[in-house]
Amino acid sequence: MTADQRAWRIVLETIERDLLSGALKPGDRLPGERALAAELGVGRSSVREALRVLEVLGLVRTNTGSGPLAGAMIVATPAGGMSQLMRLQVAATGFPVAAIVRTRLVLETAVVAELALAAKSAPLDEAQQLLDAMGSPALTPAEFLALDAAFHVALAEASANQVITAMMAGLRNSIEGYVLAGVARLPDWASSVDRLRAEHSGILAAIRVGDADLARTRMHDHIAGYYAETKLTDDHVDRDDDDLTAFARHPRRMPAQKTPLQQTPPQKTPDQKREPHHG
Amino acid sequence: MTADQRAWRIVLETIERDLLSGALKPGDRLPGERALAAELGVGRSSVREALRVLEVLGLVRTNTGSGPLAGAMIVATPAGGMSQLMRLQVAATGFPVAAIVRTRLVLETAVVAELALAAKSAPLDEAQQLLDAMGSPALTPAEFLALDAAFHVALAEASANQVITAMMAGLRNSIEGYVLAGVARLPDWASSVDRLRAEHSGILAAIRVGDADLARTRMHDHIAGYYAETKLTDDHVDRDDDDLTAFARHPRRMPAQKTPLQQTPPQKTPDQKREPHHG
DNA sequence: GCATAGTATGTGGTCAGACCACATAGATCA
DNA sequence: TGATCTATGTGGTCTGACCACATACTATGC
Repeated sequence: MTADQRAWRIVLETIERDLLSGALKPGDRLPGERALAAELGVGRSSVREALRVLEVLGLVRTNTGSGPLAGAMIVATPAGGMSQLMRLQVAATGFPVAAIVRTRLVLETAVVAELALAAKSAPLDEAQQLLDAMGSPALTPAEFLALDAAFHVALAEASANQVITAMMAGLRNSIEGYVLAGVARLPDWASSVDRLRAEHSGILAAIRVGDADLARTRMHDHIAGYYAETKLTDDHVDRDDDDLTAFARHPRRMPAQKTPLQQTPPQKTPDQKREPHHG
Repeated sequence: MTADQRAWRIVLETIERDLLSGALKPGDRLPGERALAAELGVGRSSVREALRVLEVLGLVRTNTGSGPLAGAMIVATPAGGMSQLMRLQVAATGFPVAAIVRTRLVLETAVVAELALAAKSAPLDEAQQLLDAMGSPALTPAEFLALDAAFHVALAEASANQVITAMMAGLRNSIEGYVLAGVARLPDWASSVDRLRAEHSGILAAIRVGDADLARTRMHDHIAGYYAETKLTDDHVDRDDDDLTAFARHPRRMPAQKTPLQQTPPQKTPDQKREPHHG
């Protein structure tokens, strides 16, 4: 199970081992790709494949150039990787949108309940600020929804659970496009904004008074309400998920906007490469 | 935001676009790496970096050789990617074990409560079979814990929520080593096995009679009990997570068992490459 | 004619070497 | 002293070349 005989796995597992042992920790910089390749006895391209995985998973940040900022540095930003993973799984219909929404309900109601039980110590400042910012009347739907998403993530952060925070960021991110598309199905955006803001206030209020059940109920209604109102979760949901609010089922989308990948490319016109920046 | 100027991103986003449009779906096969590279105007190595990411994320499965099984095929197996992500984040201390446990509590109590509310229709056969299998007296701790993990995942699967199922598989997988290490701290393994089995039975029974609150409570005690008993979550938990059961804090582990990656490799002995299978 | 062995083809997996763009550090020059 | 200019080293990318593997085709023997 160690090497799996694939070179890039060797690199990945070496780095994981060093992370577990403490020899590598956030803030540290990895050796250069060439040095790493020589050290592990693999090719540089294999090292790069492993680094690419680590980058997407939110474990490494790379910078070009030279100096203290250059190179690959260990970080621990799971939200990005979680978002990427969920977004692609949604795209591949591995994650139906309905399942995403149900999971949001589970996580977010738990978060607000927990915050309510620790009402005095929970740092709600950021959530409050975001709520205030949402009061601006000049916001476009996209801007408002971005603040909305940040508000929900801020609540998770207040609960000081990195796992749930990352999950919520990923969940929200994965269906961002669908949420935005749902705006078009709202009967009246302006009134919806007012309602959403009021619901957010109500959630914060319930947390502040320490009423866990009330916070839980309000968060549930808040999330379920929006998806019901926008009739979201109709696309990509052709599975047997017992439904949240009786989701409708619609046919799929139209084909691609650009020529999709041919499974058997007819010929081999190398096209004009997109401005190759090298010799 | 489209191309990000990095070649492998172009590949990733092209595939994601085709997934969203339906031009690509699970079961389909991607064009060959060389064809894909020519088609997108990037190098083959960039295509490979993108494919590597997709593979780790559980979106493609690659096979060498020729014929209908060869090449890269679209799949949708999020559990693998979730496990990889969480395992590495735990290793990098981005995910403290305590946060993992708290998240398990949230997800699993929600799952059993939901199952209890749909007691008649919930397919508990697999969970029951695993529970029966756990009765075998000849099981090693590792075997027993593997069945235990499968039992919990089976409950999530019964809830028909792919997202939670993947999350739970990832959570459990990420701390597998810690759970196993906890066995050594148990006063009496045999009696613990009996207790765990009894708790599992109790959870299933509560689900079957449709008592959501009871199922929730029993699951909570089951999970929290094991971690309290094994005094797990002591390592890698040096953050400010408000605790679940008053976790102790210990110093870190010892250094690496193998020579860790040097941040500045002193020289450049290319070592003997591990049996390079090429010219 | 038919079964078998041998070969051609195409796949992912890997490596090596070469550039580029970028960013710093040090040397050079006004 | 100050600004500029030149190594030097980084990740990012491309190209071309092999290998191991698995199939599909073809020639060969009966």
